[in-house]
Amino acid sequence: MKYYSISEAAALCNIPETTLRYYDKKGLLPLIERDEAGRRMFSETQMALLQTVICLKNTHMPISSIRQYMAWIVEGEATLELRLDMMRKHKQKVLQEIAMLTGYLPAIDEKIDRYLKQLEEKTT
Amino acid sequence: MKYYSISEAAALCNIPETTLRYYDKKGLLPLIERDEAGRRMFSETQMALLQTVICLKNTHMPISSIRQYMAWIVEGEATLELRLDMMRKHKQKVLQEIAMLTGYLPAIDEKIDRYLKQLEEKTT
DNA sequence: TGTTGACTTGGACCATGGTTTAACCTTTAT
DNA sequence: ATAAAGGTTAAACCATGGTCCAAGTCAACA
Repeated sequence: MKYYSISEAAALCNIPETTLRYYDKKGLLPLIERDEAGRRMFSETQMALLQTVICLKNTHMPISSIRQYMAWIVEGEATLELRLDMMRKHKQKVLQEIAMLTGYLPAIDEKIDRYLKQLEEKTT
Repeated sequence: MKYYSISEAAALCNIPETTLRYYDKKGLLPLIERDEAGRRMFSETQMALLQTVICLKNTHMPISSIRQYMAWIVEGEATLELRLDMMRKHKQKVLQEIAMLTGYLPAIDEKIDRYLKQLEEKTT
């Protein structure tokens, strides 16, 4: 089984090493293995979990919730419903955020169009 | 011309008064008028500008950039191109954000589906 | 007249999400 | 043996976006 060092993991995920250590400290990377020298070893499984962390972080889930989610994963089957519920709620949040951003696009376009017109008038 | 007090403005925009004062302090509400007692008076024009501030803030433009944009508005015609450029870039940012969030939806759906299946298996 | 309610201020405080620092520990290559 | 490369830690520091507090002003009403 291949293991990645923290620098390899960081490079693969395109994220600073310091951030990975910070996530570990915050409990976002449970069950992370260490070698004899105490260095973090990222297994393929860990890399997959890390991808999940990054997905949740990029979709603006707070660190504290990501920690809770990862803790539930470690707990196993008993927390399936909790995780399902959390993901469903999170999906709704993401959809709402997309809707909000999309909803503002016309207002932004309006300003762009107005400035274009005004610039045109200025030069004519 | 109708003027709104800070509490009315706050209520209309559904935003705390403290945040409005904070925005003013940060230079996001230029040209705001005051009555004899020093109280802020929001004209219809100010309310429209405030809507713009809220639009930009909700679409994640940093306070410092919003301040720059508002300062350009005050400067007038000479800054039309700068404002146009800023809005175009901002629109691209918003589109990218929408794309990123949308791009993560399948990963979230996958988790939801997986949990649903696992729960089904558990009860069968 | 006094007190109530809405407003003002500067500055302290807070939460979030990292980033930096300083001192230290292992391998490995020279 | 020693230095460079890559890793460790706790704790301090930072930026962002507010939020809260104490002390004061002002207008109106009992």
